[in-house]
Amino acid sequence: MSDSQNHKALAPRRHDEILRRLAADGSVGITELAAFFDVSRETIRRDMKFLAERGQLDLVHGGATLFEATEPALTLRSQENAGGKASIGRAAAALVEDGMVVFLDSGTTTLAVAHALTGKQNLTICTTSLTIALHMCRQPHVRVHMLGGEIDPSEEAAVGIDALDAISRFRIDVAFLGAGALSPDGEITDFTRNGAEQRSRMAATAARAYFVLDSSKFGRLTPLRIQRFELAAGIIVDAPPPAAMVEALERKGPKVIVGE
Amino acid sequence: MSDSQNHKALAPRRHDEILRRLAADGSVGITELAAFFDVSRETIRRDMKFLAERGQLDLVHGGATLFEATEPALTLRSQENAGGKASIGRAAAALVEDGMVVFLDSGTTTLAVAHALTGKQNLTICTTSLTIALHMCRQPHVRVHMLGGEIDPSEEAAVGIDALDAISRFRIDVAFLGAGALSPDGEITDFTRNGAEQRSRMAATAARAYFVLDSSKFGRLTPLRIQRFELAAGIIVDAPPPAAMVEALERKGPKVIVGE
DNA sequence: GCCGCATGCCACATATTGCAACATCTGCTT
DNA sequence: AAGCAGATGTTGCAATATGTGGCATGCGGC
Repeated sequence: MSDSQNHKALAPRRHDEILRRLAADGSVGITELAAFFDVSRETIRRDMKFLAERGQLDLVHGGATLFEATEPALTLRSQENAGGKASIGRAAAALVEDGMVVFLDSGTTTLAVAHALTGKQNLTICTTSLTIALHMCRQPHVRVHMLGGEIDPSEEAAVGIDALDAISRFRIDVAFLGAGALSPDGEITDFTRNGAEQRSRMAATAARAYFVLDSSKFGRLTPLRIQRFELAAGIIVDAPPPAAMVEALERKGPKVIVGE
Repeated sequence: MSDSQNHKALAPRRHDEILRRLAADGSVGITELAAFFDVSRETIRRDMKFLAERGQLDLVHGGATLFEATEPALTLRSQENAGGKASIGRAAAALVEDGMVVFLDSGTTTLAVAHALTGKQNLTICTTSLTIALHMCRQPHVRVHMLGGEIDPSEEAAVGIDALDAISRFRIDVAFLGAGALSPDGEITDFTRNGAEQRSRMAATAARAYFVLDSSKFGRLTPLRIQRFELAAGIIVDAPPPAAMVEALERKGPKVIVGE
């Protein structure tokens, strides 16, 4: 406020401060900012409109919030594209026979696989996901092994060195793994170092490994390549990916299985 | 958590906070939220109605609960003697300071302890219980380690050799352990071999260990004595056990703490 | 002087909120 | 089982806050 009458570029100053407050608090109010800058509310509204058009914030009644502020909670994510996930689940379940040892990765798509496994007899389930463990241990004729470790709150699953360590003790018949994306050149990639490492090991360890990917993940780019993903038996999807991706992937090894 | 005071929160901010609390606690109360945001209860009701129409929560009398696409986890309110367990939880939480490493055994009474720990800062929670891990990993400022192993469906918790093995890797400040019974002659006993062994190790390993026992377990007889239970710092109960039991127990070492 | 632009002011439309009155529900006592 | 007290849900309405568009003003640059 000491810099009052510098008439040059007042608007950018306000824009900066608005974005700064937004980053700090998650939301800002119009009246509050108008008082702070000692300008009319219309002016702040025009500032916000300008910033909103550039995608830097979301307008809401009374102010603005961070653009794409919060990742939806896990319970909500599982409801997105529920139909597609269910079809992936059914296709995955068809690959499982009574008595097998099955690894289920964390993620909402693998949770759909878990649901689709209802009715199989005598399975042994191995998982890092708290939600999957809880669900499967309530099923009859299923033995569940929870791989321990530090819990990642955003996944509600075990990650880290303990989980990596535990994986190597098991002999897995079939593994269903999540992933961050199927890249345009037919590689399977992930968001985090730990996740990529864990999935890499499973792909190499399990007798057969499948990545489950819903169609929202086609062509996206995430930072980490999952090493040795080409050892996987296939990927299971809810809709056919672009032909170029299919060709690039299958040339490396994994087959594409389209649910339903 | 730091926000809320100076200005009334924008509607989306309230929505976020409502969903956040819902994910963390499983349910939220209207009056409680109205006080937190300093708005009328009608406003909160309108917020909840909006969220309910979008399928993000379930309205119930007095508040809202998680939208249940799947079966409900075993919740506190569905259990008997909820009041007694809550008082045990409060007494246990009073023994926990910010920053501690806390072990929580499986069981509904220890789940009550977990609920009572809400608000502590910087805890590290170590548990074998899927439900407790899921609940605690939704709390801010809490790190959760899940001890892996085979899942016992009736406990919804890890048991067996892997869990036993994992216990020894941790340095625990305070452990809260369940048990099957407090026998008439002041011994703490259990139902299963695995459970007794696990609790025995924890009692010996943790800097301080407490058994949490609601009054329905006084004077019962279960088959397995928990070895070295007398190394525990105490037992936490919701009502005073018969004087003879208290005397017999305290002569061996553990103190009796009555909640509330 | 004239133009462009940011700003403020006004009038009116819309949205949000709180209040009050009344209907229900819940838990507890009798 | 009945009934009561307190808490909670519902609804209509009024007050206030906010959004929108038009227009005037002032300032700096040409």
